[in-house]
Amino acid sequence: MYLKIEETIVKLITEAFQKASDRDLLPPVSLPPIELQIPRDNAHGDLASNIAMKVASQARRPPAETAKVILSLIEPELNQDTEIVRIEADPRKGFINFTINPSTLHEALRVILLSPGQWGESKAGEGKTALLEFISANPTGPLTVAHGRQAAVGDVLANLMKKAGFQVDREYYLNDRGRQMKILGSSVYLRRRQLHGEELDFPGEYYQGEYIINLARGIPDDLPVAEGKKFSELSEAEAIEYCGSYASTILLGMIKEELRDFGVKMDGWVSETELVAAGDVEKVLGELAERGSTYEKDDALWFRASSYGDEKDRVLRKSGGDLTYLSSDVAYHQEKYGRGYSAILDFWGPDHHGYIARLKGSMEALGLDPGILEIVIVQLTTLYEGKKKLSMSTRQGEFISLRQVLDEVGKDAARYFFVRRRKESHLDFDLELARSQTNENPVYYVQYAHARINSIFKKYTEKTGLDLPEFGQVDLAHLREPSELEVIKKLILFPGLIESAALTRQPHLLPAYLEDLAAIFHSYYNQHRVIGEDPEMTAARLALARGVQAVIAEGLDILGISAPDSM
RNA sequence: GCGCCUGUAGCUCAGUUGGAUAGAGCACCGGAUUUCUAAUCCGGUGGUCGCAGGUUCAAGUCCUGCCAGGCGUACCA
Repeated sequence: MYLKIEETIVKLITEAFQKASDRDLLPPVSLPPIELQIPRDNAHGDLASNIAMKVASQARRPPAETAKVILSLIEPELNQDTEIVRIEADPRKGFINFTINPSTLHEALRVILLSPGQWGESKAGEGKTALLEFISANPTGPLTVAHGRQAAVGDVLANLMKKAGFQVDREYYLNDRGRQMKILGSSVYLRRRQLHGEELDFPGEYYQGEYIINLARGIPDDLPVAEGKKFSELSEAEAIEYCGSYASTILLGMIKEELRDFGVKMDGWVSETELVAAGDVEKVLGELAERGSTYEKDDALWFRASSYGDEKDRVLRKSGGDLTYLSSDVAYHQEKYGRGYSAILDFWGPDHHGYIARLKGSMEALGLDPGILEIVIVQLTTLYEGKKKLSMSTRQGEFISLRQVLDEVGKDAARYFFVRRRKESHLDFDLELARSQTNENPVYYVQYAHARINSIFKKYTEKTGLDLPEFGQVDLAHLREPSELEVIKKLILFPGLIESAALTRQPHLLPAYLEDLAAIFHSYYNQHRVIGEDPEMTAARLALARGVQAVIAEGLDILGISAPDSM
């Protein structure tokens, strides 16, 4: 809807410049692309153009003067039936300001009312596919708060991209082999022996958390393991391996349960073990070698990462023969490329940023377009309880898990707080605030607007004994109050906001928008009564409220948060 | 040392492709409910946009240098 108005304005301006030069009012100019902006101060109209400043030197006169000429050529064409009803020229800087016809706004609102829940959809990503890989935590312990934020950012971005027309898949990469898994097995094994009364040192590099002891408790001596053998009959090496796979299976189950409670649904799970077993890793190492991107040094196999923008070369196969994490990651990402996605997004913590160059470099070395692979770095979260900073030392094993946060504040508040700030910003997450049912809590502020509107509807049907009107058929022309038009203008911005949040990978724009919209509505609510004497006016205002409710519901749905009917 | 991120009100943070007088919430002060939910609203106090240059008609936004904080700089992931 906004786009159509913008086209109209661009056309009016372009024609005006043509006329101006035809009539010798201005010298001929070659117009740069005409950009429209929404003025911060609504005394400046609904849309503004800075074109007079852009062409100042070409037109050889001050911007304000050019603006005046353009104004005089456009103004006569405006009337109550055009999309634009008013145009002004700013005498100081030279902006040209346009005011939209209320009937244009009413028609936009009607579109929302006719297909609620779909207003935010756009075609920006039409025909494009995207794969978002996030969390991908080793199944060696509970998910952390850092994973929680990555999950929320990744999941919401996936929803946003879907709204913007992309076909989206979510995936979890399971790093279920290698060194970390060995350490997990050993940690559980050692704890188990300690439980059996042995006095043993527990090395610092082992997993320290309490959960390891609980896992160890779950393995009795007579537990039947492979081929009729009992656990107590295994050799030490077999026992450690068994402990590892036993623990990771349980931990993976916990992770899956946690994701479900957090409202994240993965479309795929890719196992590193299976990737290696299928020979994908050896195959990609062969390809890199063929392309001359690897070499042997000190008994290890190296990738020439420094030829692709990394600061140094990287090891693919250690001198002992073990593969590094990088090799399977290269294979995995090559496999992702093979699936033909237009965009491949990985969500990582800031501690992995040094890894970007080598991974993108490896794709380039394989002849793939590194531009398709986007690494999204999501900054860390510090938990607070009011003013008190909570300890999150992983080494001590006393970090706060995502599970604890979920139990404390619930899914809605947790997701909301995780995406509320720019992903580049370090996040301070105050549990006390997220838990509080007060006006300080922005989640409730937005949800309350939704519930409040529902309450108006309920009141209306109770009071009048009538059903709600057919919103798409209501005469909206009664909505003429500035605050009513303000609400509609905000609703109109929604699809563009979704599109921009999706394309710039900035999910935090959505909560900010919803808080704005809720504020505009709460203010309107306190200023005007929806249910009044005049049935037509009441119907129009109910329709306006319905429009707000539909957009808030759609926005909350994208955030993966409930839209309560009452609070 | 080098690389990435950050630096905006007392606190937590927004700030669109560079645009008009830098915004919000919290905190603090003062108000609003015989009527649709006060988890709301209205008003007020509060700023060298880290510092210094540069580009531009116009810089919180772009460029350069510096300062401060976080993270990284493994044959760990």
